Amino acid sequence: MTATKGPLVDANEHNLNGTDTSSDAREASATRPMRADAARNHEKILVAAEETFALEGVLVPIDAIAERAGVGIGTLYRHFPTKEALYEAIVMTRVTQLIDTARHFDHSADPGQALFEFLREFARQAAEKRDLFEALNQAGIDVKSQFSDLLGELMKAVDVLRERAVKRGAIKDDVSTTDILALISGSCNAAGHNGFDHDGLQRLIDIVIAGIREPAER
Amino acid sequence: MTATKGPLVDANEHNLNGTDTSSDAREASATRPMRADAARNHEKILVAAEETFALEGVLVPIDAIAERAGVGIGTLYRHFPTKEALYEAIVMTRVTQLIDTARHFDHSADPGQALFEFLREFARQAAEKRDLFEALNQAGIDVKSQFSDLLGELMKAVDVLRERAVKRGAIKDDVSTTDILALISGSCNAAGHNGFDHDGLQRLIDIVIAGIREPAER
Amino acid sequence: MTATKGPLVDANEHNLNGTDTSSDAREASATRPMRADAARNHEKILVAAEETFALEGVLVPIDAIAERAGVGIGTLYRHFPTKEALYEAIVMTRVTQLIDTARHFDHSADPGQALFEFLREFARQAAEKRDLFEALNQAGIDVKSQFSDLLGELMKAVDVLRERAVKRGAIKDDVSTTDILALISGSCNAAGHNGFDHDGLQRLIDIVIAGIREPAER
Amino acid sequence: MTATKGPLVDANEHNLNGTDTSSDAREASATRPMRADAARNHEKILVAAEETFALEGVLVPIDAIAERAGVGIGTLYRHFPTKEALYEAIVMTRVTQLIDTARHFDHSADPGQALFEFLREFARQAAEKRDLFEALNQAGIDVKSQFSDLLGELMKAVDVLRERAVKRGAIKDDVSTTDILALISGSCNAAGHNGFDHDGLQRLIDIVIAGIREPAER
DNA sequence: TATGAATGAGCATTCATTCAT
DNA sequence: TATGAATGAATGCTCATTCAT
Repeated sequence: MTATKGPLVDANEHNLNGTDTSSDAREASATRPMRADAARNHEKILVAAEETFALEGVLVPIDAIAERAGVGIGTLYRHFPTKEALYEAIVMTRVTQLIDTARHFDHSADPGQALFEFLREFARQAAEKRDLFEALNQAGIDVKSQFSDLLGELMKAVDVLRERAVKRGAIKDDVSTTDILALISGSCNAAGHNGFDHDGLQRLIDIVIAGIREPAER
Repeated sequence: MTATKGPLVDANEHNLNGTDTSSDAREASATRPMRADAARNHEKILVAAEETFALEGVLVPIDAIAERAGVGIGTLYRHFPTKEALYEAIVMTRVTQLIDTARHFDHSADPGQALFEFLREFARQAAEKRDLFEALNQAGIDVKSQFSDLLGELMKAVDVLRERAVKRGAIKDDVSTTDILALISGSCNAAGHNGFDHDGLQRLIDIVIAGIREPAER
Repeated sequence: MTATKGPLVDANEHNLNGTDTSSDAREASATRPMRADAARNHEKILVAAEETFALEGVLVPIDAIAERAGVGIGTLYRHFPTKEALYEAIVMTRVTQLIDTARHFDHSADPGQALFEFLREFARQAAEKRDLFEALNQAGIDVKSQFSDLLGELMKAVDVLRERAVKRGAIKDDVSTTDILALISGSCNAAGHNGFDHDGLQRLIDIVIAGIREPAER
Repeated sequence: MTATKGPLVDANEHNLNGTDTSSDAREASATRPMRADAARNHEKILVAAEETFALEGVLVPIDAIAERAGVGIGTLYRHFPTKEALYEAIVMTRVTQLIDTARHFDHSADPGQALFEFLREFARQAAEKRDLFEALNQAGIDVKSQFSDLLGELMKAVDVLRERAVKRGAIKDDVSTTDILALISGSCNAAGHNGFDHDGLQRLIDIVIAGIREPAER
């Protein structure tokens, strides 16, 4: 992974299926490798979409994305058959990263800290792309399909962290993973809307963490 | 509690400026008295808009609101010069109710409980009209203008509750009102998107409350 | 039927349902009578669509029709929810007229002449709007739905004529109504494409008539 | 009968100008000899276009043809500068076959039967490729240019048959070749649109034949 | 030369807002 | 004043054609 390693995603990793994102799987794909310029455009589009969605919301006309990417609309549509598809691609990338992050904390020595660190990292990532997570929560575009699979996976990954933390008595046992994720993403959202900076958001997260902590543990 | 009573909004409360909204204030207004039927339409529109926005989201075509209200589009536009204006009117009504609610707890004996009860009530109201608060958080429609004044007022009212709670040592002193409101509204939002029922939302709120509590106080 | 009696259709008769097209049913309709200007536009659109489709084919952009009608696109869409709907409306009007024509010959004294005259009249009508019938035959737009009902009715009406003609020995008994209609509409089509004038088309029709005549009867 | 044999078209016949299409003419052409693989592609495209047009109609995106042909779009465009050109090429092939067929009947002993058999064969060929002839009749694509020369040639070839039939008193003398072709192609068209099978179409053709026959001759 | 990626004009349709009745 | 018809800019998307690889 050299040349294509861009800000967010690289072209070949587009159809992530949640499994095996290992670095060299790419070459073995049945589809041919994608021409260099096409790959470049693919990424330009992804980057532009990310920025544009984040800046203007999901409702932004797709032309704006094409323009920002410096490609024609046709090109954009060649890479993503639908506005929704483009949107999904971005969100899925984001969620995939989150899953990776969660798994990264799996074997940490201190389960409590592992969970808390993960939540902070979650917020950090979401903050960078804040309005995207906002959009994620909206019905304007139907983000169900394959996406929910990925979301399920995220849930599972986080649940592992949560269970370990519960076992160690680090957090209350009556707080579900869904609750946690709802609070964190809600916080990210709110932070985004209210112009919170990074520290502000982390303050929110800390409150949430304090809220789920096992009182005894303090 | 006056805030939760009544159909949804009543016409009187529409052009609230934070002061007296007694029933006959309308007649005394500097602006023309507004004929009885006009007043009736005004209210019908408000009610319909509320329901429709809540049901269908902000993106719903304005015609749908007119239809639900049983008035022509022209009439709707006579009362609200803009879709945005109508939307603002509704949100402002809602916020006004919230301000009332906050003030209602002002003189409660137990400042800690007062704040917590207020937050729960906040969530309750927001849950009922969840999609509205969701929309509130969006950039799709610009809800700034006059609205921010009202929001400032809400902030002040809540801040009163917070300060009293801090003074009594009920909550941490490093949590700002903005933080609190962000967390609560973020929770409401998240709850709305994830299909949480009333109890689910209250569980979230309880976590937030636990998070802002002064540890010693438990 | 005074003011609205235009070239082709009048506004109120739009949603023909194949039954009772009697002249005064209109006033009794549940829907209100349609404002004068709206009715005028409705007809202008219908006329323009007719001309435009005939001139340019079904593929013509709908804007062209709106422009020719002298109305905004929005207006066109207010009257017909879909390009297809507009197209159907026109064709259905045409077919309805044909059905009327067929029924008109029902009780004619000479069944053979009745059928033949009807076929000539069919061709005459189709020739006036020739390219429409061409379009009618195309798959570009799906003209199935309610339309086929009407087509079935036309079939029935023509079949009455055909059966009477067969009984009198005026035409061969092994020629179906479908065959006849196919030949006539095929002729109209071909005439249209090849720049045949009215007489040219009638020459074609006469050949077809000769072809279905009972040899003995000559 | 050479016209109906072979896959569909063969590359040789493409740039027919009404003369010698013997197999090695290609090499002798004034234009560059065309490399073997290029010739192969040329034919693949023609075959694919024929099938695709017949299957999907003229509106089919040109990419579909390239795909079916197993070549890139660029290649397709190298061989045919325009969608229209490709379409014309196919129709011309078809018409050329028809001309061959007509000439084949030139010296038949019974001129009446010769004409009738030709018409039946015409219908047979058109039925096989029905959507093509349908398309032929449309204004969507302008099939005039060089094409009309070929059509003129067809006219002449059929006129020979007609004149001989007239001389023998087999058909009426007031029926023009244009009339005949219009009726036949109109019938093919109508048959195509109405789901007639081969027999159904032949029934139509027989009616037309009966219509142009000299009454006495029966 | 073959390929298929890039392009962008063009199309059907929606919806906030204005205006004639 | 109430009505709803008229308006047209804006949007997502397609597809013939061009051009870099």
